[in-house]
Amino acid sequence: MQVKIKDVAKRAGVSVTTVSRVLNGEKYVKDDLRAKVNRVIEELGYTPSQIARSLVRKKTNLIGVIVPDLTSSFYSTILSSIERVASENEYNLLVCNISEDIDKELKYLNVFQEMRVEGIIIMHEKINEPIRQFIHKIRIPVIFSSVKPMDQSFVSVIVDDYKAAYEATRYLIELGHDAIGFIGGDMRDITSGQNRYSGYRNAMTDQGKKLVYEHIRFGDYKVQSGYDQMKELLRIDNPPTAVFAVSDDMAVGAINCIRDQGLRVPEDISVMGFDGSQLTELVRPALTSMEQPIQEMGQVTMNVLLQQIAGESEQAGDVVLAHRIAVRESCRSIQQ
Amino acid sequence: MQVKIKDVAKRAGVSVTTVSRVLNGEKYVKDDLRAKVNRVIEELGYTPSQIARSLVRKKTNLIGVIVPDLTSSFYSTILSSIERVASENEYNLLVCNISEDIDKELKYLNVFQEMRVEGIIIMHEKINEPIRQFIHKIRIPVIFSSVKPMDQSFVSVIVDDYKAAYEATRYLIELGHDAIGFIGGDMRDITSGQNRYSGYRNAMTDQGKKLVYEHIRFGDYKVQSGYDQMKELLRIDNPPTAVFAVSDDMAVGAINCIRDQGLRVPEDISVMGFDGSQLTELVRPALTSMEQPIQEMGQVTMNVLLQQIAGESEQAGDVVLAHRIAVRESCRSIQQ
DNA sequence: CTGAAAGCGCTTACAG
DNA sequence: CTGAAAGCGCTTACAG
Repeated sequence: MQVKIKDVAKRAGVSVTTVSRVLNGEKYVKDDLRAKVNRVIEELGYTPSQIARSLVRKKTNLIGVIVPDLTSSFYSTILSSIERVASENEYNLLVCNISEDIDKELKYLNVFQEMRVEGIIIMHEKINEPIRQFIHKIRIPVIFSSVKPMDQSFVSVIVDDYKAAYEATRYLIELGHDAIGFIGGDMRDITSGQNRYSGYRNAMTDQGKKLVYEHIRFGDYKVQSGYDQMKELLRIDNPPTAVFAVSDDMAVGAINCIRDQGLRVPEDISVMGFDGSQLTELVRPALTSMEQPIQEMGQVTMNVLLQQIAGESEQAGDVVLAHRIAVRESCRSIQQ
Repeated sequence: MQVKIKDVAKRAGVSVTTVSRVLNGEKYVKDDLRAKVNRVIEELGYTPSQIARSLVRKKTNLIGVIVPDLTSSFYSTILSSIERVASENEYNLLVCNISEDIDKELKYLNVFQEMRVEGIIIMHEKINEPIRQFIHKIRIPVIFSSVKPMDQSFVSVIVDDYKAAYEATRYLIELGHDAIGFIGGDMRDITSGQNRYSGYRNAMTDQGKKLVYEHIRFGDYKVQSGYDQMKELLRIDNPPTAVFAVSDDMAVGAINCIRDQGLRVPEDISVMGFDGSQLTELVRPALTSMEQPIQEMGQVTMNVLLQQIAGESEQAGDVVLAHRIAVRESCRSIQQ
């Protein structure tokens, strides 16, 4: 049996109330009693139960986090920032990985509720109707990080994806490219699907560039799909001289495909990514990318959530963070 | 206020015992009562408190996991497997990231104990004396994954690092290389430091190869250190024709360095990695690597821990998993 | 400064 | 099949 507060009290010859007081560092405990209690705690190797404490205090210090893919460098970097801020504030993370499995998500949200987590972070925008309703019903603060789900009433910490994609495309145009291929994401995703696609389209047409049907393709953000989609782009008669992929992973896949076909990056084709993940500096040529402030994103997410938990600011709308182009080696200027 | 079991009982006109019974799917509840209780639960949106339940059942369904670096693809892949097995068994993960901060580790172990987790997984071998004692004292099953700490009494799920490094080196020798550089890890680490180094040394001397002082360097497993150490190797008069780095990250760093110096891989220098992380297939040339079964490692770790929790097998020694060489493009055979 | 008692929200013998 | 009561291990008014 675990030793409990009662055992400590008995051995120290005081009441459990007193033991509880020294445990919680309250004053109004005479020094000699405090010393004795501490000695007994040490002797018995007593550790208070957070479970019991949570029950009476109605405070668990738990945050539930739902990650779409733990093995992704993008999400695990955000998670790592979240963890840092959480631990600085004495919060612990209950981490769930839902790999595309939307049923698992609902199950986990239920678990989170049963565990009485104080807040929930979701890095996933594919929410279905039951999940949407669940989030509305639940009285625990929920915040989305790096994604923006369909329901406008949910709060997200994101970059302006439309603007970021617009600027990325314009950057390629300014480099002299006319035919710019696009490897998009899932069009059901607002953030990384629709908004980035619109940004690309509008940048093209605003600068008087032709949108070419064959130059526009969609993947699933992962390396392999970047590779596959690039293969299709290379198959057409006049392939683009530059390609903008809406994730660094897809951009790396595209680069690999181009090189496996005997072409060079950026000499033959320029490639631009999106995200600013660790990969950008690992690959050769190093990847030019429209970067999200990944670390900051995790940090801000956790801070906003903390405020919501404290009941301070009812965070009206989304928090929009700054994006920026990180120029590396994968895009080059074209002579007119 | 959260609705509680008492509210449900009152509204349904039954005792809390009965509500508890339908909640836990016990039989011996008349169908009409069960139906009524379920209806009220639905109406009131009642969710049972895991906290209260844990307190009385003395079972939290919580596993504590300590990860040295969440952003590392190696650890996050293991974590992802652990999560899958855990969730299949109704366990939830409390995840802590200790970035080199050994004090944070002790603090977290304490939190785990207070949270009454049922088991602890550690992916980190740099344990100091207080931590060592803590683990011995605590009456919660602890298991190490992918690492082997100094204390032989702790159980680990690992590969045979000595043998793996031996075979990796022998592979390069069989390819015809005489001068094989080595980029090792931290020599205070048994698994990835000492054992891999011994494997390299013995493979070299067993095959009659000369150990060259200048060919042996040590990094910290990360990309940048692979880059830096490779730079040193290239600085000497007769640089090695092949390099074995004890992590894929360092191998990638080495490749980048070699290429940034205007040399080619594998034409000028062959590079072999260790781990079998996702990176191996992302980079060009794709990285030949001594692979650990990363996914299986997480899975086995969780399964063994689950058995320990169930009190079934007292897992005597370590669990040693099979390694294998995955040949890709970064090593080539040398003409004698 | 200290302690007896109630209560947090459940489950589990025990009795019927 | 059902319910009253005790108890899980703490904290927190309340009284002294």
